[in-house]
Amino acid sequence: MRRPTLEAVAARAGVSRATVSRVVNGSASVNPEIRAAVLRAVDELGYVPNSAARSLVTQRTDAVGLVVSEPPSRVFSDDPFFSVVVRAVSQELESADKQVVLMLASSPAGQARVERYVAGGHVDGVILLSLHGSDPLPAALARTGLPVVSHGRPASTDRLPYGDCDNVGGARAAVRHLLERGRRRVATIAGPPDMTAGTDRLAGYREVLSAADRRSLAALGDFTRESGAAAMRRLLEDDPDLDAVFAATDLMAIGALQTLRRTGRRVPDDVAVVGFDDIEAARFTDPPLTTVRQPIAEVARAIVRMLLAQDPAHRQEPVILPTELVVRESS
Amino acid sequence: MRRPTLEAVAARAGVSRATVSRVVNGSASVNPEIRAAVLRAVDELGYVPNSAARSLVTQRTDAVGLVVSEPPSRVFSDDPFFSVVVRAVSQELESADKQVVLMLASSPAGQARVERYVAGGHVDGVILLSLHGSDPLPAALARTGLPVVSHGRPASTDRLPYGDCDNVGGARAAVRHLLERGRRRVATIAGPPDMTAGTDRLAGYREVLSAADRRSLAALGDFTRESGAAAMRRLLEDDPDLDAVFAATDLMAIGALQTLRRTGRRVPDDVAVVGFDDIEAARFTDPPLTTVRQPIAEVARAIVRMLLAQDPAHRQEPVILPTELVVRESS
DNA sequence: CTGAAAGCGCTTACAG
DNA sequence: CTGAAAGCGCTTACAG
Repeated sequence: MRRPTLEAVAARAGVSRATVSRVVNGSASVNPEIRAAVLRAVDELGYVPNSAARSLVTQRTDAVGLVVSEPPSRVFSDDPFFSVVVRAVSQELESADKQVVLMLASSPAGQARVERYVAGGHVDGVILLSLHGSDPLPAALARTGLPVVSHGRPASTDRLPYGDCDNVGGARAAVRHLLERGRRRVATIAGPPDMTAGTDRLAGYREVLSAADRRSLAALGDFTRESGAAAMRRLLEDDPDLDAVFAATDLMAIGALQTLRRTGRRVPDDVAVVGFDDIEAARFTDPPLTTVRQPIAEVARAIVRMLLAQDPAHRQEPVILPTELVVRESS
Repeated sequence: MRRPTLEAVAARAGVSRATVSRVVNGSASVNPEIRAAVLRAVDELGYVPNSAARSLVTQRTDAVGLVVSEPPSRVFSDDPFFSVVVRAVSQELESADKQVVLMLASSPAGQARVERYVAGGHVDGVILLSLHGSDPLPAALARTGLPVVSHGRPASTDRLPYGDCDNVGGARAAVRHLLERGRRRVATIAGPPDMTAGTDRLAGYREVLSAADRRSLAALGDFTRESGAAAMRRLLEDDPDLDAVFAATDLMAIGALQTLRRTGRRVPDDVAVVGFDDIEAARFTDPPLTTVRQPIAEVARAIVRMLLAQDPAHRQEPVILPTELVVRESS
């Protein structure tokens, strides 16, 4: 059951391979009758161009890699972040007639596989997602000479084009809001220290507090709900009188709400809570969550466009999209 | 920044392209000194074989497609099913030195893209996951002549090799258990009617009840927690006196627990609940969930082996793995 | 053990 | 507008 080749189509239609190629690739200059005959032969034979042969001559694959530096259990989890990015990236890429190849690379072995895959010419470009500080991929992929962009500011100083939201600004807005509402002891549940989304939001928090001459109180989480619940417990041990907490993600804020409820605190009466992301679930928590809305999908679409437009001639400036504070009942 | 070719490596090492190819592909019969010289050249140049060129001649890609017939929001959700399958399939495939290409295809457009991708020769075989009754992919992919297997029994009658757990038997065990505990009015929350995991579990439920001369009471869900909560509400409206429910997935059982709690029912005192899957969360519900353990990862590994071993000479028998009832406090 | 040569299935200047 | 021909970067019988 070997698949038919250009040659077979050409023979059937009684034309040369060059002509079949032109028809298949939509070249304008083909006699309408000949085109019709070729299309008929394509149809009858069920011809689909062999991508390997095409790539070999065009030096393109029309595929783009979306590489996520997280393990499956994190990517396929209740965190809607990945779903939103994958969906937005896919739509944008498909409308440009590119195939998306999703790869997870959270271990050195996985990273090596991705590097070989990319170096082997399987894709025309790469989108990096959820980069951690120590990730060797940006440097490794840069060596392939292919265009690479990152969703989220990379921790390393490589000048990798990227898109992100204004993490520092969003965190500032959240903390200012809490201070304006009269909160005096504002803690934070920070994200992983090896990710800029974690460190930038922590920086924004610290900045506003120190400008207001207040002390910081931080516990670390890993962006998951469970880690948020645990961090909240530690914060309450450190300072049982805290009256507000800013969590670096909604999921961690939801975990914090759980802990607060279990320790008998009322929200927002005793402790105000603000999250970050504005995931769908933020509207359905009890009470509904005040949060910093982050345009994840817009950033995704922007970096796809950066990737497709990449012109080695001039360096690409990062795209930073604004966030927006959404005030609900938890603060 | 064009990547180096075999030619360049050969020139640098002072040998023919054939020899470089042999070294790169690990052929035994190469003089150790020459091999060393070639490897040095490969290293110095950072040579990685061009996959398109290699595929063109070998007619292999060493890649396998994992095609999931669900939208991103479902695949990237709190349902651990996909994470478990992706992880198991990846491990098994990687240990056979194959690349996994994950593709979602939940719309006609997506299915068409997958079909073209596979027909274009990008993969050596395909694993189908979460097939729905009307899915055109099995038939379309069969036409490519490539090996195809399914995780889960396909609804259509195509003789597609597949692996699954014993859905009917698992459901039977769950319902028998409820009857043995003295439950008299056993309802069920069934899965989607266009998926065999839904219909087979419903069939097992019905079988046991009618053998015991009891009436069935079913409400449909779509495997998600939300749908389980809603289905439970409908069941209670239909029969406020039911004293047990078998849900076709743990997530739906968890949704049912919510509804039961909200309507003031005690579990298991008033209503016993049994799920299906034994996901991690089943141990942490309140009360811990009795459920039918399903070997999702084992099935995944089995079908990968079926795919890799596929010999067109003889039809492959399905692999059906047993389930196991895990009794906890909800029943 | 090694090399010269054919060929995988396409695209694309180049002629006509 | 169409075709003959070169060539993309590999692998693999076939000689030697």
